[in-house]
Amino acid sequence: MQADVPEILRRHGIQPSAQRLAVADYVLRTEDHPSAERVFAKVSGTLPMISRATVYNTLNLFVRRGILRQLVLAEGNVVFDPKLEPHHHFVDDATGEIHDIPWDALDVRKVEALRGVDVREYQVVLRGRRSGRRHS
Amino acid sequence: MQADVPEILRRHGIQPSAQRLAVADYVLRTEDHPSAERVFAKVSGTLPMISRATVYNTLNLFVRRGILRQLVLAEGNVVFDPKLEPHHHFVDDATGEIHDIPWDALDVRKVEALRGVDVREYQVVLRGRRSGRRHS
DNA sequence: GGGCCCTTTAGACGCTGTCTAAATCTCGAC
DNA sequence: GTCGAGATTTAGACAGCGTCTAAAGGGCCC
Repeated sequence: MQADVPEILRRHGIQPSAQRLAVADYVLRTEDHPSAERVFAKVSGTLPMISRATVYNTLNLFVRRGILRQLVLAEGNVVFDPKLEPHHHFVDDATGEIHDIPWDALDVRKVEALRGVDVREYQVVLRGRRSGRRHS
Repeated sequence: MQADVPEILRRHGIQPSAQRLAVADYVLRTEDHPSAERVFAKVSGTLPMISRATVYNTLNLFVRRGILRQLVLAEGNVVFDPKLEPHHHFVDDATGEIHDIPWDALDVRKVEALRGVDVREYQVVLRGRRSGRRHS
């Protein structure tokens, strides 16, 4: 469960509005990695008059305020991820679907030893096919 | 140094043409990670009549034939990489520039242990700032 | 030269995302 | 409750990147 959505917005200095709540209700709860167009389509279902510009502005605002992350993993596919903790991503070659890989499922070493760079964040991006077995 | 470019194309079943050679000459030799538009701009310098469609078609052809890789690391920025060996990438937050990180500079473990996925390839994507010191 | 197929071209088109100017809403001050 | 300033939303125009299309061009074998 999560703190209620209006409270989350206020805590991040975002004035709640019907439109922002509708966007937040979808995008903060989904397990998917939706594109802006997908968010627009979904939110239009509950708030038919909302405009594309508002959805884009709202998503960008959420990213700036740090309640959403933006991922660019595949061509022409900017996608939003409400899961803020570090984790890795697996991209299904066949469908383009993005699946989360828990941080501890992989072990990345020597990042601190890199010279010449000051790493703010990193993740492993894996590509391939899903097999029958479940994620570890 | 590399085998001569017409030979590389033929070896990959690509009929050489003036346009394809001009694109290959630039994109297979560069150390950068150029976008299609950048390739178009560069090649237009030596072959002014070349059309955008040809550059895009040629780059896509090279990717399909496996002499180039396509990277999507940052928003609105599909980029091509002639370096085929596995390596990681560092994205400079300030400039958006992409720098290669040698495969052995990092150590990623437990990829084989992942359940439910059949990994074809993976890489670490790092983001941050460049610091004074050089890459290791 | 003639014919065939591959390649290239210019421009139209489509999609994603941003911008603009006007309309609407919110909320505190009165 | 009313007012007004500032924030928010809206529709549509616009911009950039990439693809598609139909026609033109080129290479090569007969």
